[in-house]
Amino acid sequence: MLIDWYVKQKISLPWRDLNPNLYRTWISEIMLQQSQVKTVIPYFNSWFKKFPDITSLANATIDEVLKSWEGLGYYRRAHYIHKASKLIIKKHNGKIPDTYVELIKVPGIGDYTASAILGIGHNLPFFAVDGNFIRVFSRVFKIKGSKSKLTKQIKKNLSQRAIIDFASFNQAVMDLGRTICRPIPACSLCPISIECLAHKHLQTDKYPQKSIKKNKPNYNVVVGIIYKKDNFIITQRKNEGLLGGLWELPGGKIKKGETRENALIREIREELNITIDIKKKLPEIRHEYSHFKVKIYPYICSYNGGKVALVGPVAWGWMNMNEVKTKSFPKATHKVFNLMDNVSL
DNA sequence: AATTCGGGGCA
DNA sequence: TGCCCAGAATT
Repeated sequence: MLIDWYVKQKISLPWRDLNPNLYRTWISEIMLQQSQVKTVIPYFNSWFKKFPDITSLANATIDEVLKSWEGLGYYRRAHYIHKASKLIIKKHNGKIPDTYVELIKVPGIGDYTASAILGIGHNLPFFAVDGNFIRVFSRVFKIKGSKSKLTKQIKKNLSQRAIIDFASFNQAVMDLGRTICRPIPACSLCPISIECLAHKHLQTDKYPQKSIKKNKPNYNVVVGIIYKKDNFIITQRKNEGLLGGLWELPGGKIKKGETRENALIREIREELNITIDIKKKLPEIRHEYSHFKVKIYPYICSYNGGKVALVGPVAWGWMNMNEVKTKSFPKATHKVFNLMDNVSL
């Protein structure tokens, strides 16, 4: 029933039907971590023009890898994928491991991705329990609990089933979760509604149990577009942490009781050890990250004096708007750049 | 077990 | 606007 439904409705996906190989499976699974299919498709397709195989990926610089990842988010994944490619070349002769024990050691590969590579890529008896699995089977089995508990329970319950084609089963559940067993489900279209306990008891809205979410703090940030002639200053973030390795405009949080202008002058002095003159205020930008929000106040400035000495950023440089496409920037910085089209000093 | 990691699709 | 996405690593 589920497999029949899957075969019938199965849609074409780039990692699904075009020369499937383990490199493609691996890249797709990393990109798809917390990113929707529709979002990933263009990134996946252009990825292989730059990095057609693991060797080309391992030989690339992290800046090139980040450029291909720009806009996809969770940039840690790009760092891991790059590290992993080097590890696979060195330790595994360029061949992606085919055991759970080895896969789980690869940077960026956790229980889900290891299971997906084995269960989908190798058609071995592994359940790739992702968000779709959790939603579908927390309803089918009518079970509650933490994500790790649900994962264990789902694997245990499913292990008693006679499944032949794990590759199809795993993808079938994901398709079902994505198209029918959505947060608000379309049970009338569901091929397995007859065996779904939550549906039977009219309680699909209670499963999976919603987690309590914290509200996001709001930060006020100033950034400077600091010109000297036609070029302005950009800085690079350290590889670890938020937006690791990306470039941005220098600036920082406004302190309590501080004016925006003073905050910007202070931040630029602290970060770059230079002095600036503030020339023009640009419209405020709002941006939302996974765990906080920011209001960004951009200012056109001019370089006044001082020799750059970095505290915080790991690199800096002068650039003009035409060179923006040569480096990777967070979405919020691109929003500021978009304001610049009609601005001249 | 909880937190930290982006950005966007979709109702 | 809120929810959630083919989660992993760290705390």
